[in-house]
Amino acid sequence: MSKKVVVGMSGGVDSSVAAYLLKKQGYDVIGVTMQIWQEEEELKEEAEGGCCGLSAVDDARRVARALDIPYYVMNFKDVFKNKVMDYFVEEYLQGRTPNPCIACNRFVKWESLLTRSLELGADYIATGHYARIHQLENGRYVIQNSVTAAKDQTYALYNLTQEQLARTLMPVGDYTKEEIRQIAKEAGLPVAHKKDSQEICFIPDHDYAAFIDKEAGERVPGPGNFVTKDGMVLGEHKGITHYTIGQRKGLNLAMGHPVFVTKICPQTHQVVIGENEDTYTNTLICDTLNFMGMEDLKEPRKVWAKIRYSHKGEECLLERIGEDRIRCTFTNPVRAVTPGQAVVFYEQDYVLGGGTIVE
RNA sequence: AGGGCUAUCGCCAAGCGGUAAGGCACAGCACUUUGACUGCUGCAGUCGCUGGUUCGAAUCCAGCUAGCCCUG
Repeated sequence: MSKKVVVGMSGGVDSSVAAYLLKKQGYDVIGVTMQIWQEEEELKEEAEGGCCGLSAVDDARRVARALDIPYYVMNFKDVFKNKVMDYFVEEYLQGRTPNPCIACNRFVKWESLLTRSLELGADYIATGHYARIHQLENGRYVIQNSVTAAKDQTYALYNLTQEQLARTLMPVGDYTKEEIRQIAKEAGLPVAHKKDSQEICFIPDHDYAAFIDKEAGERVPGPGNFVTKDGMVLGEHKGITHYTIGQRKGLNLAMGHPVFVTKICPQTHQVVIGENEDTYTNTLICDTLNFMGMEDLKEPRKVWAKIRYSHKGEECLLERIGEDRIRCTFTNPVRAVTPGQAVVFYEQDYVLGGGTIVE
């Protein structure tokens, strides 16, 4: 009997091709679309605009039909609300800058979908990510760069567990984006030209500050002062949830030259402003660690690290400084180390592990 | 209300008789499975006001107004 795999289908090209490839490889494929934040009605609304646009569910269903595989819509709204949306809001209230995609991957796309899929009798889940899963000689499973570095999505996947990785397939990681589109076209999948998704999915208008206001209401910190590192007041700001480290735009500060946010102080509601040079540092500390390629960090170790999605990466030395705490010392200064963001460690082209930046 | 100085885009600021630089801010677009950064594009029909001189004025002259400084 062939292995059963549940493919998370967004209706886009990548996950559609993933399903197609697995089916071709002989798997018993089931298509699933995760309902995460939209209402049923909204899910039905056009996703591409215009009267004849197709929704994610319609697209995914069409593909499933074309591939002749079973298809279901699963409701993950509760877990998405708890683990992604609430987390997102709480982090901002604390003056940090969260990365919701990482939380979504770990807790929704993997934890929840995998659990539900195993209950259905599946052996694996699969997604359309541009990354590969590889088992090292030491037995550890790692996320490895897609063959196309241009579309690398490993950073957002650093937080997956060994158990999750052992039961995950990422067939799209063996191809480039162009090849995937080509395959979709040749296979006659009805989604070959959809635009890539982007932005925070549950805040379609990009106004994340307004979203936080709506969700947190009274708890949102009010206006405070922009200050220099010496404490000189430069003006008033709209509240710390509107800013992040390294930010330039939206400060409304005409200093004659560009200035940037260098620090956010939740206690005093102050947002510290400085020069571009002031945004660079050599060290950071992270916690909430997840180990992937390495089982643990006993000795200091030199690795490659990324401090944000699409960061080119920088060489750094890892040192354990606590039970769940690592200090990274970079060979060259990195710009805008931001609490709340993830730092991901690499060796060669695979993920060793990572953590959440605390300072 | 004696004298002096200054008034150019939201902020700073070029301009010195020939038909409004630039920086910052701001906006839009691009980039992007997060927030940012970055890049590109746009952004004064007008130079405090009213007159005058001139072929031609933000640039010269007069008056007015406002702000700053000094002296009272």
